[in-house]
Amino acid sequence: MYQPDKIEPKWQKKWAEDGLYHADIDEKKPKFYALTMLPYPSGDLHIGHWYAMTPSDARARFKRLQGYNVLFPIGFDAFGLPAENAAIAHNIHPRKWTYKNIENMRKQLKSMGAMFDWRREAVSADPEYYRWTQWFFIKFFENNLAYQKESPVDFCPHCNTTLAREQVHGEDRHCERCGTPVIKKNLTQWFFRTTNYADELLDFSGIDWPDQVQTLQTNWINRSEGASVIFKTESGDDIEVFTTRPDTLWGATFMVLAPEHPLVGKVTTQSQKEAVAAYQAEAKRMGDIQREAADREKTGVFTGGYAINPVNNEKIPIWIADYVLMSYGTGAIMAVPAHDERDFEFARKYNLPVVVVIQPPEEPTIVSAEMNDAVPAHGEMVNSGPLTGTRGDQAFEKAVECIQQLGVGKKAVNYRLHDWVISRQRFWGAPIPIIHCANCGTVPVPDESLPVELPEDVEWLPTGESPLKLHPTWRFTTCPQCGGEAERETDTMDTFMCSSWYHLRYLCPHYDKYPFDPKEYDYWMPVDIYTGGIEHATMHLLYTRFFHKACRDLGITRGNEPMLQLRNQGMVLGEDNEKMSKSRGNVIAPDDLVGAYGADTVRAYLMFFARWELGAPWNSSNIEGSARWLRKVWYTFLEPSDVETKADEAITRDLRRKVHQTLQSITHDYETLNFNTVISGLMELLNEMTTAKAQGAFGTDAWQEAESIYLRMMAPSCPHIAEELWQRTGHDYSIHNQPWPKVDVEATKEEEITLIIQVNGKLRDRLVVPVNITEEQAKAAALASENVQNILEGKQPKKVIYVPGRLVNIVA
RNA sequence: GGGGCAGUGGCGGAAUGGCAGACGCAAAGGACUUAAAAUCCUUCGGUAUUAGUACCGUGUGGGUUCGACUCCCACCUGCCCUACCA
Repeated sequence: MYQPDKIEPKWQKKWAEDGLYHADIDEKKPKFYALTMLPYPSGDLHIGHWYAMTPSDARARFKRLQGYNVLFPIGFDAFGLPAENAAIAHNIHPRKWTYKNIENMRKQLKSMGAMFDWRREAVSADPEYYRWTQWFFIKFFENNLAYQKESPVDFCPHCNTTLAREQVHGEDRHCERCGTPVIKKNLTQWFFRTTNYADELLDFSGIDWPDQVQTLQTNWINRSEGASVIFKTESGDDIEVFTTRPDTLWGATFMVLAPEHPLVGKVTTQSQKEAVAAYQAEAKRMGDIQREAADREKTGVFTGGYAINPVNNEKIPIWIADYVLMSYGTGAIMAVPAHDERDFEFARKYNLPVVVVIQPPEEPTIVSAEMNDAVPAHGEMVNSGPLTGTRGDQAFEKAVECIQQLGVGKKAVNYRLHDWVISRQRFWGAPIPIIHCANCGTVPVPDESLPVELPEDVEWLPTGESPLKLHPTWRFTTCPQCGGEAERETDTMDTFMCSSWYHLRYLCPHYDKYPFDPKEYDYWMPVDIYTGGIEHATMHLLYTRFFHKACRDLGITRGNEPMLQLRNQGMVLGEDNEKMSKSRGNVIAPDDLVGAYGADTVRAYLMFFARWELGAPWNSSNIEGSARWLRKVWYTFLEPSDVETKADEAITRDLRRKVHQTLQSITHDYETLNFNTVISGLMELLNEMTTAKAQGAFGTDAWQEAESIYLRMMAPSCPHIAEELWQRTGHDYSIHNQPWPKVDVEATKEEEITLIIQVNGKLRDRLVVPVNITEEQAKAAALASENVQNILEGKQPKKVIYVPGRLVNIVA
């Protein structure tokens, strides 16, 4: 009887004792670095982890059987907020909470039976790990890739921390963790110069990443080409704007500043002060709630100030409006109401002038007073001084030339991508290794003093401030340069910093001379396949690419990309077709499933029940099918047949054909990560084998071959039962060290084929014919078919199409 | 508003432009059993038909093609992402 609860722990123990999955440098073998996104140690492994990891494990195991030296490591992204929230709630040190969770999750991870090389486990909260996170920070700092700047940042008043832009969600701009609406706060923050690499990050050549991820990253970076133009104001200040349409400059009839723009105070006249201040206050309040909803009616207030349009010297009013965002471009725009919908809507509402500067030739002249929409985008330039008469496709360049000659602007590229804010006002993260000295300024902690360790004796005060700020001895130190009194930086690093390089730490988690052993790097990098959820497209996956490129330029890493191939799995939803969550009560616990069915069944079901990249809702009764399959494999292979063995040639030939055909398709399906058809292919082959067994094939050479190939095809997906059956059918330990079987192409060939006979594309007959039938014979046979004759009614066919080995289509 | 993904039986899903519904679940009937579990066999898209079989059928409407679930265009629905990006 198949008893997974007996065999699974047994083999897991044996594999661990033998170090079966230890991956060491072996120059004789081609390497394969298979990486799955490292989990956050929340305390409990959920079905989503299984869905991400076990098919990835199957793929890695498949590569191993194919003869690759496969590295498939695991670790924990162990810094972060939940630990700190637990600390505050239960008065327990985040380290204790985190490491207790890790211990539990290790046990759960081991129950998967995955081929993780546990010697290489890396935990980002270990001092021996974050010592190097700090080292990277210093390298970036020393090479002008890290800098400090006062900046308005999104701040969650509940979590009391700064959030990266992508951690702010939804229309109401709430914190991704606790849902509290975020506020803007001016703080001195540490930044990385990700925008230095914006253009390079748009280049995906040489990597095989899903189009969807490429699109998400491209949109996130949002490169736009245009011009920056300086507008002089009556108050004497210059206002810089970015525009993608410098050709419409002559149609700029007013300017709009974001309410937070630093020059608002300067340009506002005495009489407008009150109205402007009121609007700013309202924007600040709204901004946190619903200001950015695009379909809101536009609002704004005149500042009383005027600017000069630099190309035609027209005096144009300066307004403030919340549809202009401080976070994009320069926080100021030139408004061209005739040709921009947003500006048009605003101009009509506040009776601002609309000047048409684009007119398609051969169309009625556009009269601004009669316009209902901002149109058109392209045509011939009118009312545009020296540009008047210019064709639309030349206007951009000519306008840029013009503003350059006037010295009021130049061509410019703008990105939505911002520099990465990496500082967090929290305790449970890698401390930023900087010392602030009154004499020497910001001084990096010397290498020999790393890591800057987090203190153990900490306490959380209700103010929500980081305990590092309040710690009596940790914060105050001496300057490494002048020896004078100095203070440590109390901010810690964004955890995305830790996860930007963990694939390097896996190479040698205990190496103490460098973040990684160069020998290991040379052998294993780059990552050959990276698997994980798509939700990291604009965060982790962008950061890790930036990190790698920055390190490349510092001579630390090589090559342009860290991960050659990326594949994303879908999501397992609850049985109610909703996202799994504790509050909905639709959570499926993998531990329970393993207890009821065994890991192999859970693995098989997760691979079988949906296309991996799409995911699907969980179904409790469908898993019975996978359980039944494994039971059936068990007794089909082990229980002797009650039919006498007879090596009938037709039977063994059919069996071998099916075996090698299946091997062919399953090899392809593993390669392309079509796990569902891997399992269905195995089920189908088992059905064939059952038939063959009933016909007396059990015990024949062909049967032995089928068995041996079957188990090896099954081994990546269901490693325990495959190992057990491999042993019980008399093979040597371990199946996971066997070579992937070779397809016998001769055996896959059919002797007879079913020829499809169509008339006008409709199926009319099926003819079983020899595989080597000639075109003439096939056509003749088709025309001779009774069904065909009945339809043709004696008429001559217009045309007969023959697809060798497949069909004949008669066009009547 | 923009972008992406998806739409095939009661359900999850198969199908290099060439037999639609593989494989599995559920359901129904039967075998085995004192009974249950497990296992095995049969049926299982719709309509018509005693039957062979015929017709219809992959969200909707067009197109390309000898032939379309598959390619192209438009639309509808659902989900996800994004959102005044100057």
